[in-house]
Amino acid sequence: MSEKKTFYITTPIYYPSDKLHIGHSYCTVATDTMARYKRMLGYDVMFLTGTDEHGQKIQQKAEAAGVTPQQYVDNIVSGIHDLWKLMNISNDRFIRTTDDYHVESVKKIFKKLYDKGDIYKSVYKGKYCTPCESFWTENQLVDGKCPDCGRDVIDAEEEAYFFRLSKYADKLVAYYEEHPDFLTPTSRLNEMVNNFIKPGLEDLCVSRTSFDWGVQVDFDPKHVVYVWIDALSNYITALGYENDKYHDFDKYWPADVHFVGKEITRFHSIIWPAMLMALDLPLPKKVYGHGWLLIDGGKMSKSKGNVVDPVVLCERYGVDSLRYFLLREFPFGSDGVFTNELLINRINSDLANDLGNLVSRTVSMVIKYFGGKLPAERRADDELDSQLIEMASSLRAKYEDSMEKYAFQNALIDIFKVISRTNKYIDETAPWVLAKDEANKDRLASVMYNLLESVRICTVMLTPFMPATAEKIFEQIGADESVRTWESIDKFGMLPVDVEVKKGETLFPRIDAAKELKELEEAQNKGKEKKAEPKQDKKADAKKEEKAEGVALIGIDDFAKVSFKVAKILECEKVPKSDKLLKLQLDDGEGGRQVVSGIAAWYTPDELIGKKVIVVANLKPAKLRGVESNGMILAADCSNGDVKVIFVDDAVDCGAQVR
RNA sequence: CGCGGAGUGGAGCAGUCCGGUAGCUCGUCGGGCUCAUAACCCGAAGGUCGUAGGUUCAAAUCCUGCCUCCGCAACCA
Repeated sequence: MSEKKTFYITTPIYYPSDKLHIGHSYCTVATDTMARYKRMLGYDVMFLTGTDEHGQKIQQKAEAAGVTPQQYVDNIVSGIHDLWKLMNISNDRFIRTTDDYHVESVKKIFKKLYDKGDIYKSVYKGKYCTPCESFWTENQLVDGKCPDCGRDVIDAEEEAYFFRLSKYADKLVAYYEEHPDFLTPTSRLNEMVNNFIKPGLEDLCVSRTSFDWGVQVDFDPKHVVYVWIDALSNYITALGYENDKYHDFDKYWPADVHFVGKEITRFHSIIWPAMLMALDLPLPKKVYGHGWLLIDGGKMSKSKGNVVDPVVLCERYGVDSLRYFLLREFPFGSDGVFTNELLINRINSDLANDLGNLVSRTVSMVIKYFGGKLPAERRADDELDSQLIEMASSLRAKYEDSMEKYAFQNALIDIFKVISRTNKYIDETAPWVLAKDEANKDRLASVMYNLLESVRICTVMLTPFMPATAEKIFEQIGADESVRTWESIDKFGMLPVDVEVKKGETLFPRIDAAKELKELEEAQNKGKEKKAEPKQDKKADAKKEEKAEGVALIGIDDFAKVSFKVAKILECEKVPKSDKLLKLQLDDGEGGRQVVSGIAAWYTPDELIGKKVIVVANLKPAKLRGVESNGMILAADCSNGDVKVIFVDDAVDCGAQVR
């Protein structure tokens, strides 16, 4: 019994402050596909995903929802489990940073680094803004003042633990030089070095005292471990590093690849390696920073209301269609623009027209001409057959080459070239003509066999991408387990001579694009309305989520703390060197005030002068672009992205209280 | 000079590292076929590869300047 080669691959652990969106699905599907591919090749694969559940934001979200942080994350995480089940994700483990064993390990890791001297207690010497109750580093200050409110900051100290990141700067650079493939795409490595290492690495603050939803530092209980050490170490604690839950750290570490989004490549290419160096552990072989899915050319975000829900798409078009689309449409290292139209077109042209239809017509012909089972008699025609056979036979090497480079898109393109070639082969050989003459039965059987073989070879390579569909195709073309393997596609002609096919369901029904796009749009709009006015008949946990997503309920006392007043705009001008800011002089009935508002993109000064608006009168003063602002003008975010100021009837006096 | 990405037929992209006939998908138009999911196959139209220079026998590709768009950051109180 020889030891199998191992392959350890991870997704980031996602932050369960909200439901996951298509971007998370993208990364996870890519990871899943790679894991399945490696398993097919015979590797002993460890595929890890999970959730990063601590931190202030979750604590706040939970408070807003009126539940404990643990209850809050439990609810979201159960949704994540459902999503991965739906999407056929084959992860071997799922780690939650709230799992006992992880917490235990993190404490030990923290202590270990502390004992070694790589974590030290110090003070956050820096600048403190008393009104904002916030610490700032020298670099964060704007003109030497608080970046939040623009007021003076004072030198202040807060106790915190620091990780000696600076100590590892040179070692990191040396490592990158020795391992040019460590971070892919390489453009991101340049970015890291130029932006973070060259200007000088600062030691990293790795504990907090301002919130307590996190792993407690056991030798100094008022501190909790901050995200870096807690979250990044999941990759080793999940293997049993410093805990007894698992025992395969030696087997799988170092990881073969961490798939991460480009926004967190920095943590994975600088902080994580430095941490591992400090722990005297080997570094992961590769970090792959994949691109983002952009919506309407911009980033997906809740406030834009353009978040794409993978569940809706799976339900409508099928999991495999979505999986295929994600990896076929977008080059893995770059950003891509996601649209419903693109999705539908891709499904129709590749999956329905080319692949699905090919399987369907092939199986139908075998049934029609041979009653479903091929006879043994054959007659080859080299001139017609050789090109197809050659293409199908050489596909595996090309595919492997692409897959090893994580070029999912290219792997799929090559498969579909063969699928197209196979469709063409049907035209060239015209089986319906052969079928008219009994003397051509042997030739016809050869043609059918070649079609089935070609489909089989493509399907094996599609299995990691579309596992459920591949299964269905194998059923239809009569491929048993022995001819679904990686080894079995090394050679053309592995199906049994008397292979028997079986008519099956339509694999990918064609989508009526025009109709579907309209319905999707309506569904999306409905989603928006739902948000504004939650439906009554929702299930209990869904309700909880709805509540969590929105703004927390407040009492009338809280509301009373805010002072809204009517004010008239007397003067208005653009703030110099700013894109978005207008400086407004208001008559608020009590001597006037100056307010800066970020509405320059939507209003010219002339449009505003003389109008009456509602202003938040007791907001802390702030400086924006160096200009003082005393209050805030109420305006509405429209669904199309516009901003409309709320104007008030001219009959209302300036200074009138609004409540 | 804040950091980075991108500009290629109507749309979306590949090709750019390692210069040499500009490629793919969709769409449009014409033809073929009838086994198949109105699917499949063939053909055609359509691009001076953002712009101005430079290097070269030869530039989408290398170098320089400029323009435009998009992320992030700064300015969304």
